[in-house]
Amino acid sequence: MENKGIAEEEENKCQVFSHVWEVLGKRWSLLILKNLYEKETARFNELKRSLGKISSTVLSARLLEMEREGLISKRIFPEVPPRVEYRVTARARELGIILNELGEWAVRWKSPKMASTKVQ
Amino acid sequence: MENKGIAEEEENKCQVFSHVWEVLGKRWSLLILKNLYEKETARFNELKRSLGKISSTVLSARLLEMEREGLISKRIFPEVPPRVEYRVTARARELGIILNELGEWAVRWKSPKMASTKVQ
DNA sequence: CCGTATCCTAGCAGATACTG
DNA sequence: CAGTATCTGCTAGGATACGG
Repeated sequence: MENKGIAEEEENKCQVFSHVWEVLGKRWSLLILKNLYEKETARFNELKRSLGKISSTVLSARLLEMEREGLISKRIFPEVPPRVEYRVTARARELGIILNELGEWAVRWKSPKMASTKVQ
Repeated sequence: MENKGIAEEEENKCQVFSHVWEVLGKRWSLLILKNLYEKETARFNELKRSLGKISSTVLSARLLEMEREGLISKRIFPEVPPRVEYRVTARARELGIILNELGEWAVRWKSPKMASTKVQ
């Protein structure tokens, strides 16, 4: 492991992070993860049903993106009719802990909703 | 404080969280926060310059959204030419700690980038 | 300097239809 | 069942111009 400058490492952290963020920030991503956290393992249409009104197209896209980010793993059973099982990875489970902290932070402050603008 | 069911509280946490998330997930939001964390206080065009190629329109919108979320506070000095200073609130500083954890999580795993699909 | 008002465009969500 | 292919509408974001 080379000796990187701290600034460079900070820069790197930011880049890598915003990369994942772009996926997580998209519509449905978090809801999909939430479902998988709870269910431990789920199939495509099962997921689709429990998500309400998401389309196959979008669900498929989100799953692929998150798989590429190493958040979801996929297991194909070569049967007829086809069976595919999705689950969260260890990486995603670690993320879940932090997301939970985020959730607690969010309610702890409960959006003040008042303007904080001050005129001097 | 009433006695809420845990499920209800969980539901609430999720709602409040996704609310903030909608703001944070938008383009530029995190970068703006990052700049303010470092600078402690910044003016509009100063911010605009250091962000690269953001437009006034968008910067203005992001700042307003985050102000409404209680993440940013604004101070107007009634001078000519006008001076306005932005800074992060205590709420945002707490958030910063968690975001930092997120950053560390992101590099710790460094997107594997390989397909995790397994055929059984 | 600090923004708002307009207009324009790309990209994404969603609907529908169809395959292995 | 588990997806792709294709099309459409919408809206976030960017460029530009202007006003307090």
